[in-house]
Amino acid sequence: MPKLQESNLTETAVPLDTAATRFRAWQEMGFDANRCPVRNVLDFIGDKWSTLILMSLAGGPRRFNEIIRAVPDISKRMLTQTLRSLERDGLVTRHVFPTKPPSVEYRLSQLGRSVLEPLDRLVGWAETHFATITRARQQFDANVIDEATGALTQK
Amino acid sequence: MPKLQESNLTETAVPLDTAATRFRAWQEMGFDANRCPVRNVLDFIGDKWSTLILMSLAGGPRRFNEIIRAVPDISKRMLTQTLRSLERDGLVTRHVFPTKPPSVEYRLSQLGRSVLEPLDRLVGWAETHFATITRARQQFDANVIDEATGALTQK
DNA sequence: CCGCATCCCATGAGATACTG
DNA sequence: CAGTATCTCATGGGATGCGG
Repeated sequence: MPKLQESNLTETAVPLDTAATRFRAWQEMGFDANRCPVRNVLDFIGDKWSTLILMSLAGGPRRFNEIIRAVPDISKRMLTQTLRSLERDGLVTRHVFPTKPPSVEYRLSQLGRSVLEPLDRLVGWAETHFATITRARQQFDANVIDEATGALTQK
Repeated sequence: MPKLQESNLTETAVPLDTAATRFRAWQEMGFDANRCPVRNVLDFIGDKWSTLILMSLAGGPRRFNEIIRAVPDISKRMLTQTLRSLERDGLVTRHVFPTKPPSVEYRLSQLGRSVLEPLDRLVGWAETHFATITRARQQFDANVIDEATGALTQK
């Protein structure tokens, strides 16, 4: 296999190339899972709630039950858990006010605010291509069914 | 609660604000899960392998076993599954060559290439703040332990 | 009001063995 | 080579009830 050319890029494929370069860099580092940012840092996007919570906190500090009401269907258990993990990563800070009954406020840290920019781009991409992807899925599923029934009728 | 001001932004808080605005827009739509792009489209970031596969395909078309070798620890089962789901979403296309034995090539679609830009930004963020987050985690865990032992010794 | 503990189920994902 | 099939186990996450 010929070596990939790292320079000589005249196309508009820059993000494509930086992604590819990044990937190869990890490969050459032996892909140590402990050092792979994708695996170690991007977990919170994966889980069901973190992104929504971060976005709701983008509007300003929120109290526990405010977030409960803002984020649909989240349970207290999962909200607690997710907030803890965001706090652990330093994206969210927790402030307890000794009122009666006590109230707790969550807000984005500097780091948490900094992730909103790339995150929002991705969410923007998702919104932009939402319809396209939905159609792609429907078409794919229809084909799968067609092939299956086609195989059946051929029997 | 006073209405948030959507204009009148002199700070550098633009992404923060667009995220907040987007979030409120979803809220006002009743947060129909079927219409929430975060929940419906961003799943593939969540799963363990999609991001890595997309990044490896950023370097050009790859065959099944090439990806197996490129992505560490992925099993054939999970690679098949993940590729199917990426294909279903229209991010990846599959090309079968009737050689002997048959070979199959995967490549990014136009849509797949388009997601690489926002995705790469996020990955870049992850790389940039990897060390910070790692430290935040260690400190958080240390505090948790301190508090626990502190509580114990106080008894 | 905020959060923890427990129980329980659905899904994710590895290991292994088998096919066109 | 490029998958499928099956088994199995770990994790995610909902429901509920208690406690400060």
